[in-house]
Amino acid sequence: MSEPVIAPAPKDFIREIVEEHNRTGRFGGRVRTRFPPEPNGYLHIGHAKAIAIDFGLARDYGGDCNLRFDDTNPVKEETEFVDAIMDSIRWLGWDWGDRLFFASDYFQQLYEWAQDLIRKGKAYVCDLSAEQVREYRGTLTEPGRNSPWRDRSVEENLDLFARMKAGEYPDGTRTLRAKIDMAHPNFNMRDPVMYRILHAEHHRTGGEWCIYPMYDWAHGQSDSIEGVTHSLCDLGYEDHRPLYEWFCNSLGIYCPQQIEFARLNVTYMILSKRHLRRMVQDGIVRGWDDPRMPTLVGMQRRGYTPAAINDFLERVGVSKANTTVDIQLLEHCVREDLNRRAPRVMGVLRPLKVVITNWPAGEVEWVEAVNNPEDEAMGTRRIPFSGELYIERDDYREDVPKGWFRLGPGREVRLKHGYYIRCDEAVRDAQGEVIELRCTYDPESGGGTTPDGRMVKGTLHWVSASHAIDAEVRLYDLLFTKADPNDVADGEDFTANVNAQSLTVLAGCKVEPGLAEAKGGDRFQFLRQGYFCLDPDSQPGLLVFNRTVGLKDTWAKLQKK
RNA sequence: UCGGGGGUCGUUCAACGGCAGGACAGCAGCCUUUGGAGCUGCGUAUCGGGGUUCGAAUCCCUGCCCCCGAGCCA
Repeated sequence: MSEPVIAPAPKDFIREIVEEHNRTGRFGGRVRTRFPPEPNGYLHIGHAKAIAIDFGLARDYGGDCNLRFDDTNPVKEETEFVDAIMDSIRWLGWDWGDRLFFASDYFQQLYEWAQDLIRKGKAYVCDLSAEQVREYRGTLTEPGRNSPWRDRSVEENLDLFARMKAGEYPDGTRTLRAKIDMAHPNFNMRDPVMYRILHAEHHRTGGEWCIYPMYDWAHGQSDSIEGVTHSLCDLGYEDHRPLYEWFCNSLGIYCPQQIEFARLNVTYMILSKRHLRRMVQDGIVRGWDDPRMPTLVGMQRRGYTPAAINDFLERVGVSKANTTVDIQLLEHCVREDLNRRAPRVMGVLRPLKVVITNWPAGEVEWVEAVNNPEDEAMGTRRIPFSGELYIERDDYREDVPKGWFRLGPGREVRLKHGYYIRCDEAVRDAQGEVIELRCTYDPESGGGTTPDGRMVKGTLHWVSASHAIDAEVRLYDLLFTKADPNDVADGEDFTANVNAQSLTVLAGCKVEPGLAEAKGGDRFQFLRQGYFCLDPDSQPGLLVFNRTVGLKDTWAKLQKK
């Protein structure tokens, strides 16, 4: 697979099963998986887990993984989503080669197979309304009743089914159903609907069809056609496995092995396409790629890397237990990755001017600064030091509490990569607000120390006033819900539980001149403040602050509430 | 109530009849030319009750708890 290189995943229960199959020769040692998204939204980190499992398994066992869009419900699906999904999978580092498929490619085959089932007396056209079907289905404890249309002749069924396809009937008036067992304890086996009538434009087949296959009637057969060996899906499909197998076996076609695993849940994170779509539709966020969104495109804009996400997924592991992972694990992975690879730069969010009174007038010294103290290979950069600088407003206090090592009246600090400065005087405006600090520097403190071995405990970041570029910094908090994401209900209550408003724009920030040459999407670590990402879609100088990753204790505080 | 699936530190994943371990979180300390980093240290977790066994998280019986399932969604 393409970079980043992802190490083989540790053994999990799925791999045990695959190895057992390899030992017994069930699939002749072959492994073929598939990732089958419905193109009705953007991918989020929950999908990334399925992707890592599907593609990772194939890679580690010398097989391959197909990308197949499960596009059997035209009213929800769009080409925009198809493209976005492919982009996100590639971004994560996976490659499906030339094995791109669509369930809609199989509509004709599925139709013919349905006719086979009718001829075998295993499917029938049912005239019951949706409501009636529900009534006939029975309940958890009571068996269902047979549809009055269950025993039509093969000829009549074939004829009616052909007319359904021909568009002779309105939506919802008839269905094709599998004839299984209305008393089966598993609802999926109580004569499930195979086709519904839907006069709708499909994003790929247009108006060619007016009957569309249901998930159960399409999925297993699609897997079978593609020669999939292991069809991995989430726990929600456990009850569907008997039907999956019933269809393949009734058709007499090759039957893959369906294996279910637990989907990913993360504390505070909304991982439901239905809810995320609503966030977008209602304008609560700016789009699927809003940095607050838990979508992969959103995380990409936040500055999360594929490597960090894949690392997270690997640490989460795979099991059948229904669990919720602490969001702090994700953020640890992102922080660890970014700390290693993000170049450091300096910038001040709320500038306070510093004038160095003994600095030679008009002189500029270009000092050398390491880009990443943990990785020499990242090199150095030259940054301008001059007689007028900006420091962080928070780095100066009149009342210096115990343990305060930063600037205060008469205090001396080190400027990162620069010199020691001592604060001589604070200039105030009419309101008494400090607007400027007048300081003196020690010319002998260039290397960060002085010949007399004087110790300063504080080190501040800064930028040269005349060289700094203006930046707008946007502070985003990850979209989160205070409620258990699984309890988030539909309706008004939902948005009330979401912190979607947490976008803060800080104008007038000053950053190092070198940032102007950076490309959108580049990640930086601002000293002390955390991680920033140049917004790929905006003008240079616009920075997205990855607040939850930069501020480690955000979630910890939340948890204490 | 019927069917399916789960139950191991706070969280998550291991251990597959042989000393219950890792990661994250947390706590304590150290360190630092800012890194919310790093280093060091800290652990009474096998749902309960029986049974088999020299030995059980693991096998058997039994009870309890949790999740999913009654779309012409996927």
